[in-house]
Amino acid sequence: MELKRREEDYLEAIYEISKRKGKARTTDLAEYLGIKPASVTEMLQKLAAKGLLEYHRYSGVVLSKKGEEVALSVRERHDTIRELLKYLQVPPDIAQRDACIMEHNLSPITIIQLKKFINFIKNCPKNAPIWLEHFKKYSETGEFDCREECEKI
Amino acid sequence: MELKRREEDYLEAIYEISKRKGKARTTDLAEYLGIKPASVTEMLQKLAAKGLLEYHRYSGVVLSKKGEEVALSVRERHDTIRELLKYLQVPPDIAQRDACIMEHNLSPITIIQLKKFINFIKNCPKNAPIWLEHFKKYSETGEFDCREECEKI
DNA sequence: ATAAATATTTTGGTATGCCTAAACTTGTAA
DNA sequence: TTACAAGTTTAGGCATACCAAAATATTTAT
Repeated sequence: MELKRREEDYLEAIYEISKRKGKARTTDLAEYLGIKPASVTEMLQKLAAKGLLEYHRYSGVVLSKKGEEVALSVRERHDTIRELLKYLQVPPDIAQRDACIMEHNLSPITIIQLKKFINFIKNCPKNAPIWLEHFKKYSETGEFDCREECEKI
Repeated sequence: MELKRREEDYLEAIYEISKRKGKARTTDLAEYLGIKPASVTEMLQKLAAKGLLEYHRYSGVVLSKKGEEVALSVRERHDTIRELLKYLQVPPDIAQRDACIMEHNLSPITIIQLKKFINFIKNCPKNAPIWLEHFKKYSETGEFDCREECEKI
């Protein structure tokens, strides 16, 4: 079953709220997603019909196994993107927001490449690669700080 | 006036088609966007009402100055993202597709950072930075190819 | 010039995802 | 324990963006 991006948003929100409160209630979700409770109820009923969560009127909701799997995979994509943006010196709050936008429809291949790039940075034998430092400086000042070293490499 | 992502898609499509044919016709757009002509007509009328293009029934459409400005700015964002993905070793066709998805809602700050990163790569004194070569190899083989050099830097 | 083919628009309908207002539950405090 | 406040759901509506089918306009071929 092919999930819509908004459905993924809800599942991710439910996951995050449940992590703290055990279950997610209509009002929590409405606040988290910046919409009205009535709209939340409607979507929860749809997601329940698809077997992605347990819904009983007037109680909160809890993700099903399937729903949780989806939520986790969305969150992983989200974190991947956010981490990339972090390395590209995007301020954390903006990286967070933009990761939300990108997390849904990117090709799995793109996500894999983003991950590889992150791992390349993190696991490089010299573990904070010098070129990343150089990029940070370039991003702030517009100046290349690596003239001599670059000649050598 | 705040434009919707779908409106931006149409303007971009019209721009691309006009570039080749002088103007964009309903059927061209329907094909380009993968939807039916009836839907195109509807949207063209909306965009005309917003002053983004010239619409006369049964002729094609041509972007207004304002419409062209929007199209160019969308295309620039698109190209920026596509270029980044290229450096991250995402295959060209997938980079193209995913740039279409991301081009709309990213924060201007994120776009600026992506551009800086691209310029950092392109304008580095040593103009194909060695670390990018190393990433390419890492992306293909999973192995770091830079052990000794990294020690030195 | 006119009929046939092609292109475009109009009309009426669908799904998504949101809203407000009203109705209904639930929990709590008097 | 009952009444009220807070939370939730239902009902009716709206905007977007699509579709199919029917109506209309344009182009092309004879």
